[in-house]
Amino acid sequence: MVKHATVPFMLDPRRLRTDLEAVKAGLTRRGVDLSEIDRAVDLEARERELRAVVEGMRARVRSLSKEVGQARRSGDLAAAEAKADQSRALGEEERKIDSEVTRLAGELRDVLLRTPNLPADDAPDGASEHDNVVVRTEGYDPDAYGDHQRTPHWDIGAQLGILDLERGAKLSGSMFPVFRKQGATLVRALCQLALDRNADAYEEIRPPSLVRTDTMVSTGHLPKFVDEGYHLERDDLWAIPTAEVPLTSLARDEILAEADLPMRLMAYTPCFRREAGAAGRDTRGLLRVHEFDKVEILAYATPAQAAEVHADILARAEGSLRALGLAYRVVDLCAGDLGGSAARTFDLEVYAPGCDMWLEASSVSWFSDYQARRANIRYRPAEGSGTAVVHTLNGSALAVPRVWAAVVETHRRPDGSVALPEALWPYFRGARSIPPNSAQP
RNA sequence: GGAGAGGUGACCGAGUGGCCGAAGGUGAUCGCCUGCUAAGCGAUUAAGGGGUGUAAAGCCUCUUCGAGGGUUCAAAUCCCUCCCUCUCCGCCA
Repeated sequence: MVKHATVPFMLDPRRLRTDLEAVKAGLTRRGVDLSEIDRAVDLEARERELRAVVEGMRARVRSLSKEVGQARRSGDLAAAEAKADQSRALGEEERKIDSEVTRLAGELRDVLLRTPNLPADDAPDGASEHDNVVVRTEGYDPDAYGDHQRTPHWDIGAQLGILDLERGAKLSGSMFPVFRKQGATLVRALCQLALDRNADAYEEIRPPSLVRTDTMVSTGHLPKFVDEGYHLERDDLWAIPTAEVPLTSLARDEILAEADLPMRLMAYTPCFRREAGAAGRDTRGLLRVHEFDKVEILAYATPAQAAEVHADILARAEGSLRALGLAYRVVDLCAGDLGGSAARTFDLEVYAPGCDMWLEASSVSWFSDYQARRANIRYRPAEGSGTAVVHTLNGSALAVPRVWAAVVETHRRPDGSVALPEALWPYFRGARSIPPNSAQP
């Protein structure tokens, strides 16, 4: 008898029946091909129809089996044998239809697993990053930067001996930076700052950096981004691309109490990304690296709480950049540029005057119930009965490399030294700047 | 890594082929009773899918006793694989 495991859908398959127009409208805004959805609708209907048939047969098999037992206990072996034969025949037929149901369910799952989340109604329209909307810009005055601030961080890093890209390449290949001296301290200080700033509301977690395949699936990083992930063949483990992965799975298959929501978590972890499609593009210095440190903040919330939590995470991510004296802008991602799991995302782009670029430093996303449905995270509403799927939200409180770059470029002084923003002083053992001429061979 | 023992409902724990979605207990909720408290009595107490129902309730039905697969008319119970926990040994930051 084949069992039907609950499959991790993202879109509620019921919406294919009850809310198809909205599903199609949302996916159209993303620029997704709708033929797959039509197929899913068809698969869902056929599967449900056949499943009813199978379940009816199975009910009959079960009751016949019970009758076999009763007949044997009462000593009527002939009747028992007859019932057993009947049940066996029906069971064989049931198995045939059931394998068809299993096949349909698998196909449906494949389609839905690859279908992205619906964009939020208030996410801007648009097809690509060019249609993203800059909501506001903070602390940016293009005329306020001096010549001394126009040195890119890879040059500063080499001059001061705080960033050693060559040796990083020797150890691990390109895009694996080595930080040295105050450069290394700065990495740690930035993370410590982010953790300290958010400890008032977020529980600190130190999760594993290697996770199982199903953990990657529940956040939507697999199967779509197989090529982006570092995979340890021998143990079948994946190096996390972000702490979002373990933090989202922390409550996997659990039912939370509404009183515990929103549940706010943060974690400082290394992040590993193969950046397979990005070879040669914006990869100088720390613009794009394979391994970096990041403090991620994440929350499980009720649908009603989600908007407020989203705003809180955004405000916190902004707060850290402001505390570091950096210029940044907030970008509202359009429907066509949204990540597959997200319903609404604000990117924080920090201005790096040395390379004169806006660097994506944080992505603050609301996933509605997409991830939670895949990860099977529910809550029990205080009012009423049953369970409901939670909403997940997250954002980088601080991602090191690009912020590191923006800090050293923004705070570079005419003599080549780098002034440390006051917020970092507690983490630098009394130092208030990174001195010039400190390069080592 | 080696040897052994286990994984059952919110928790503890019984259950070696049918009468078991699962005894008993604890906890929780509701009610009764007791002038307070303690005790006592009774009832309820998993999740999910499908169907029926205007809806709620209810009713029918399927799935789930760590996960997956197998044997059987019938599996919590038998077999296989995997995961996890505990004990002992080994190794080790």
